Amino acid sequence: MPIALIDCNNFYASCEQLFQPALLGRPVVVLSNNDGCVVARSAEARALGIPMGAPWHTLKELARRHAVVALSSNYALYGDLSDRVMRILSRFSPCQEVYSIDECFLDLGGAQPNPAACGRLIHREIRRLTGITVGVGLGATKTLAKFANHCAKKRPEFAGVCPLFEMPSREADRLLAWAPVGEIWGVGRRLTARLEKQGIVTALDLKRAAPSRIRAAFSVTLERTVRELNGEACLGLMAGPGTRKQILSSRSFGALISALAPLEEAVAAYATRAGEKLRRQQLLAGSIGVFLRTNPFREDLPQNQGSLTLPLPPTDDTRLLAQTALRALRAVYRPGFAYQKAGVCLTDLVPADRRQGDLFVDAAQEKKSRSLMAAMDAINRAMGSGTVKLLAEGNDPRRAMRARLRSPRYTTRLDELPVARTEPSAAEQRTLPP
DNA sequence: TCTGGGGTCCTAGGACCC
DNA sequence: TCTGGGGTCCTAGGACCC
Repeated sequence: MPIALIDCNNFYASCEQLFQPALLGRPVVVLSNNDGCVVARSAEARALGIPMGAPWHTLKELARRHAVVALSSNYALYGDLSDRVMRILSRFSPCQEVYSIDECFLDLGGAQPNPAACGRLIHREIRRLTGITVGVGLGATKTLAKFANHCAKKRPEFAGVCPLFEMPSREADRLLAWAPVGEIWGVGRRLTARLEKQGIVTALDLKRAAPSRIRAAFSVTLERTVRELNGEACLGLMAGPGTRKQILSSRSFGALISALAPLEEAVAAYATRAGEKLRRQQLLAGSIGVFLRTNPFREDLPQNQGSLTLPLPPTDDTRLLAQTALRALRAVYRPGFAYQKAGVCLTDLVPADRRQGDLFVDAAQEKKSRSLMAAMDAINRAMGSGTVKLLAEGNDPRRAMRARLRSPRYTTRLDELPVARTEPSAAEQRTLPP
């Protein structure tokens, strides 16, 4: 009863190359918000040694020498292509957990008589229908499926599909002995260092460690990882999106901000965005937190950070969210610091239809609030986000995100559709998605 | 000049209760 | 000299993920 982990290769970079075939075969990187860090690389960019997460400004020289193409991230495009991929994958199993924008787990037990053949079919069909290449890992548990996916991508003999679950255990152990322990899902940088000190260096070492010892020396989380590596399922598949526990909206500013007034505008804007997310998911927030901090990389400047969480009557009204967020901000703000980032975090979320009744809430007011929010959301959906907004948000251009290198939103905006020339090239015809 | 944004889970320790 | 035992809840911080 294997679990499959399907993961798109170089997803953001692949999406860009799909619509700009001229980028195929070239080093391409996609940058985070504000064009700050590298968050995706084409195979060619990876081959140049550009690390994931590297600050873009430290790579400019290298990029110039090798004609690296840098693009701002285009989440409208990636999100839409992700939806297409996930929809196709859902046809292969009734049990799908969409784990992130570019990967999902499928339970291939039961429904699929031959999971390995199914994995190969998935690999072919996703490429045929979307132009995106995926890696497929098949393992007895989620952790093993993740590991199999890693093998599928890194080891050419698998050609993108690694059926770890049906391999003889000696062969599977050989693969585990080849992989450093840090490649295992759930083992990050810190744990790797601590594990290595105890002589646990490869994934196989971790598999063979005694769960009780791992639990005592580390945590139950890592103990579960050990058990999963031995084929004991500890992590279930979570079909459906699950209920959020927090909603966060934050941004680094385009320039450092010291005065309270522009910070207030930023926080009001973040509260607005958080409120929109909240209503889209039909939730109410029971508390709201605000944090702000200076730039930790600027060792020449005095550092400060603060945060405060305030309770709310469960609400999704942007006006109340913003007012409360501003109260919190004023309590934590300290003059004399150059702030670089602020954010708003909604917690104690409850489903909107399961709210505890409140004797002292004015029902008429609440109805008006709901209508107002629904109208704002409808206008902003139809006419562009920010068409109606709170006066408190202001209009400070320093807050605008840097995204100078964004490609068109080819698939989600009528005015940005890719336009076929009279004679589309064969390459373009091949790569255009359905 | 320039270093992302959005999440989850677990643990330790303090406050508080009887 | 000497200061219990058992429990819950909350928060901050650390670790991880993409």
